[in-house]
Amino acid sequence: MTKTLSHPSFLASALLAWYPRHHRDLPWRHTRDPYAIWLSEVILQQTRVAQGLPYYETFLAAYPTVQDLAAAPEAEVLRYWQGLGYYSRARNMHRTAQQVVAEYGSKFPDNYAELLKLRGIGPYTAAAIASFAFDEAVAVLDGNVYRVLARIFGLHSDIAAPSSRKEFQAVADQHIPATAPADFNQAIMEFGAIQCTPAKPDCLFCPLQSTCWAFQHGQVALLPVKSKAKAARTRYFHYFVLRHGEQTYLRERREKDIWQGLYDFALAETTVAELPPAELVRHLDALGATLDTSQAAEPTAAYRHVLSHQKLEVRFHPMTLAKPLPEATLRDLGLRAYSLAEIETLPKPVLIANYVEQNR
DNA sequence: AACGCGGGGTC
DNA sequence: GACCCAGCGTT
Repeated sequence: MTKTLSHPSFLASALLAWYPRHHRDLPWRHTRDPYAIWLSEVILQQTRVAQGLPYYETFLAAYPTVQDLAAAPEAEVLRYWQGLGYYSRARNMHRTAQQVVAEYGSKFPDNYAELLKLRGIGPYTAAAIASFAFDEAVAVLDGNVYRVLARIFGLHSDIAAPSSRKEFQAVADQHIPATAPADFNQAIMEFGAIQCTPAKPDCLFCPLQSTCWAFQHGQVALLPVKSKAKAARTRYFHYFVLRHGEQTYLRERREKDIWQGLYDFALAETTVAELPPAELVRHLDALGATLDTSQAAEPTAAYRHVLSHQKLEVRFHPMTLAKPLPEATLRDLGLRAYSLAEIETLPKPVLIANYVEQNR
């Protein structure tokens, strides 16, 4: 036996032995194409494998290369992303694809430092692409890694605090082997996702049981330490679903708010649940809407739509117009009349997509 | 350093 | 309900 100068990390040894026997067979683990790996990593930011997997397949089929993505219209890219949430991920990918084509000759940067410069690629994604596609020995740090390291080494720093990053990154860097950085990164995340789970981790059959600080000290359920997010605020939305003939009016959301780049209806937001009749009249007046008064305009019951940071209580007011909205309204509010077939192709929040689906 | 940004699954 | 998820950009 050759005696090495530095002993392989007990953590790396255990994870690299565990990984081949337990990992899931996922499509992005069969490619070295940095574009495909990039797509998978962006989809999986804050998103579970089960939710992201079908999007990965569909997106890659629609845009097989970075050139295909760069050449696509943004609304179409967002339409493929519809339902995944955090839509800035898709907008940033689109812009970065165009930058890679224009400034990098369509060839993806091949190292951590250069990847980190790209929009939408932060420390986690840069490390993932650099290791998986180019075998660079830079340790990924995501929610799973935080959890595994906190338990194994008994790290009590608040993982929600940005200042904790350096501490955890240093530990990860200390254990990633230069000989198998990609496998180590895959293994530690997969281990966190399957074995060392947030609730009810499988400690009984854990290969690291004897060396795990949290297990040895009976503190598995107490780690990692994570401060609570602040409570979600409640917002009240009143959508005017204005229809004229076979056309319905929608607009692109351009303001700095949720669902940027997606389409919805004319919107009034209130600070209380109900929209008073006088307010309704005022809004319709501002829209220049001439109603077909033979059509009753009863709002729907409230839809509750829960985001991680907002609770939406939404009512739809379907109305039939006697004549089209004035040009000035369309210009000022960005509204446009669309057929049902066109609406289907627009990127929409899940809430809007569900409403359209149920009312056509 | 704090905040804003989706949606779905699990318990 | 509460919690979590293969984070990032802005302020």
